[in-house]
Amino acid sequence: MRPLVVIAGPTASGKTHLALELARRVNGELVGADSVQIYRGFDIGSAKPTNAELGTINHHLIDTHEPDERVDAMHYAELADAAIENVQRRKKTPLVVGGTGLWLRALTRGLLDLPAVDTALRAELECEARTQGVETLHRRLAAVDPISANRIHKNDIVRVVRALEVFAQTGTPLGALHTQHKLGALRYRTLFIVLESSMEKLTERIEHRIQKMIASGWFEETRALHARYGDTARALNSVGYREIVAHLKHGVSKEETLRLIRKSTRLYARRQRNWFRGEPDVHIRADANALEYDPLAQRIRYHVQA
RNA sequence: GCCCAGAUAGCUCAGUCGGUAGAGCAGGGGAUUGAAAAUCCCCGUGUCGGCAGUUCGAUUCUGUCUCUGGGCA
Repeated sequence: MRPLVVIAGPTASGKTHLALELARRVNGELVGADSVQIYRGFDIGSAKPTNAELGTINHHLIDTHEPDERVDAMHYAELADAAIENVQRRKKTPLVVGGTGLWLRALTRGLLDLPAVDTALRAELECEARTQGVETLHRRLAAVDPISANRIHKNDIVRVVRALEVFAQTGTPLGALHTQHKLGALRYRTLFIVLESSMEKLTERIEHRIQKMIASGWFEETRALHARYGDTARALNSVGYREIVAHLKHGVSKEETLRLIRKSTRLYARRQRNWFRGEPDVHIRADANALEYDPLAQRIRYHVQA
C-alpha cells in the first residue's frame, strides 16, 4: 500500500490553505475531493484554489468536468485512484483535499460493489415519487427490503429511490448488502487529517469568505452558469448557487439572498462536521492554525516515508 | 397634560370565556454506503412589564405605576 495524505473538514476550515502549504513542503500534488470544485466554471462560489495560489503545484480532479456531466461517488473514487497512481508514479505525494464526505469514503474505504447507476430507472422512480408521493415508494420498499425501509425515513426521497433502484438492478435488498459490507478497511496507507473548529470561529470565517466571494463576482458567475446550463448543472443546486439562482429567477432581494446563503453555509458546515466526527481511523484532528508549521510537516514526512 | 392601543420565547406575534402558554423566524441536535454543497429527521419554561386587589387559584379580571407606539391639546 502506498501512502496518501487526506485533508478533510468543514467548509472554510482552511483545508486548501493547509494542503498548499504541505504540498510545497513534501513535494506534493493536490487531488480534489469536492463535488462542486470538480466542475468547470464553479470557481468563486466553490472557493476553488486560484492559479495564483496554486503556483507550480499540480492539481487533479478540480476543474476537470463540464457542469452538465455527472460524477457520482463511485466514479469519483475511480478517477481519484487513477490520479493518485499518476502522482505516485512520478514520486510525488498525493494530498487529497476536500469536504465531500461520501466521496472521501468511497475513495478511502470503498462503497458496495454494485452496478453503475441506471439513470433511466432512477428518473422513472423520481417521477413516481413526485406524482404519487415518496411514502408510496417507501411502502413498496418495505415489501422488498424491510431493513432499508426501517432505516430510511419515508420522506427521504434520495435514499428511498436509491434502495428501490438497487433492488431492481440486483434483486438483492440493499439492506442485506449493507449488513454484510459494513465499512471496509482503508484502501491506502493514509494519513487522515480532519480540520476542526468551533462553530463561532467557522461562522466568522464563513461570513468573511462570503463577502469576498460576492465582491469577486459570485452573482455574475452564477448568472452565466445558469444562462448556459440551466437545470442540467446539478451543482447549481448547491449551497449558495441555489440561493443566487432563486434571486435571479424569482427576484428574491439581495439582502435576503445573502442571509439565506449564510444560513445554508452554516448548516452545511455542521453537516460536514457531523460526518467527519463519526469517521473512523482519523489520525489528526486539529484546528488548521495549529497545523500549519513544522510539527505536522515532520510527521507527514515521517508517515509518508515510513 | 388628556385619550386610545400595546408590553407573552433572542425577534415578530397568537392565546388562555380565570386552572402558570404556542406559532413563524432565529437558534440548536442528529442521520448519511454511486444525487452527498444532495436528501432527510428531531428539539420551544418563558419572573406572560412591576406592585397591589378580587379569587381556592391571576399571565388572563380590577386598580395603580413604568415603558413603547399612535392621536388630541
